[in-house]
Amino acid sequence: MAQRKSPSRPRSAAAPRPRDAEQTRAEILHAARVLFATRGYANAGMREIAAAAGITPALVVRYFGSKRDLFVAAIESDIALGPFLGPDRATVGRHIARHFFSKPVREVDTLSILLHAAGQPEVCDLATELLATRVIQPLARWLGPPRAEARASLVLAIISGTWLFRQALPMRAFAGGPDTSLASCLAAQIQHVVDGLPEP
Amino acid sequence: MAQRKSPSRPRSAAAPRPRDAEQTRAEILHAARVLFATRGYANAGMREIAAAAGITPALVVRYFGSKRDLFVAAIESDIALGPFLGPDRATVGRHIARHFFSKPVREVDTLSILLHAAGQPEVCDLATELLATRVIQPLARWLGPPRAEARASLVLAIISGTWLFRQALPMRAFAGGPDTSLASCLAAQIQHVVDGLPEP
DNA sequence: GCTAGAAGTCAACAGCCGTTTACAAAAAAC
DNA sequence: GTTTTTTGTAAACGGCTGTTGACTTCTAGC
Repeated sequence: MAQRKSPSRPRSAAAPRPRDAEQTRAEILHAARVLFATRGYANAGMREIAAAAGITPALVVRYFGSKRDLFVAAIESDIALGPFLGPDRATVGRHIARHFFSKPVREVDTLSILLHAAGQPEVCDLATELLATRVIQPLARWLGPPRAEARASLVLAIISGTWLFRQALPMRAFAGGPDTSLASCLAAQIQHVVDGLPEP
Repeated sequence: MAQRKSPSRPRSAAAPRPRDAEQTRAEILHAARVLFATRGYANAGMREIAAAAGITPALVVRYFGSKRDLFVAAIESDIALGPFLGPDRATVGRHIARHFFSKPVREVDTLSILLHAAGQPEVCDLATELLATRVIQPLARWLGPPRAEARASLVLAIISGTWLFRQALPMRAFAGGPDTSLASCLAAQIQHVVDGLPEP
């Protein structure tokens, strides 16, 4: 019953983590992305991230320097809006809406990490810059005139508002799947912006 | 030069706050609303709120019990969407958009307080409940069929997404006034939902 | 086998947080 | 004029945070 502690090698139960720096670094990064995306920057503690990666908080700072630098590393992967920016403009609204409402509520993606940085003074400037250059600009280029940037901003606002009530401030009305009335309304709404709004 | 400290009444400089419980309570509440709306629940500290009200953190606790109770008191005032829910459905989109982009970026209103509670585990359930009962439900009733609740939710999502990039994650594209291209796009967008979306 | 260095743990630091307790002063009641 | 109640301050508490330095333990090179 009592755990035997042999003097030479105490690897009786719970094998003592093979020492692989590269994999450990990857596990820290994965844990950080999960927690930053689900709990937000402020509410994801270093101890919690370290525990999720199966190591010690001190090791997290040895690998990444500081919590802010860890956040920078966590958002450095690309935001995948490539699949939506294809040639089929007529159905892109439906595709985005389906993608959005198909995935589980607590999905881990870079967009969630960025939006969850709202109001955190240490990192929200990083998030805004990344959203502007990696989301708004390509989207505006794909949408084209008239008023490309305004329409791209509005698409992002619609998606982010939906994200807000689905992930961060979870409301029952937004919790459903891709076949709900809300999802189809979102699809029509995005499509309307993509098609070009009527002139005022 | 040295401050005289007369034994009977030391009110030489900086008159020692007249003791008015009602006004002090109101000042605490005002400071709390300002800071909850601008910095969010987590980033607005009790010491900061107390300093803004010109008193001591201990007094805040004596008046409101705890930080969470102070938050509850801060969101208890009504959310003013009455002005928009009049009979003129044809221009409501423009009115909401104008109202939204006319006010300064760091406006103090209950909607900002509620949205800034996103991701704060202690208070986000309060915010979601209030948004559901005080915003979505009346809005859905005003919009009417078809798909009233979905359309109301979408209006809130659009407005909140815009708020997100104007207040909490401030992006340059959303910082302008009511005459920008983005504002007119937002107006058209909201109007489109109010008018009723095309069936899928 | 021995040793240098990498990989990881441990305990502590300083700083902030919300909250509490003990106490001072002003106003009100008697 | 004295006592009691209200209004406010001062200082500390325990707990949490990101971060640090000293210390082990494993592994690779000779």
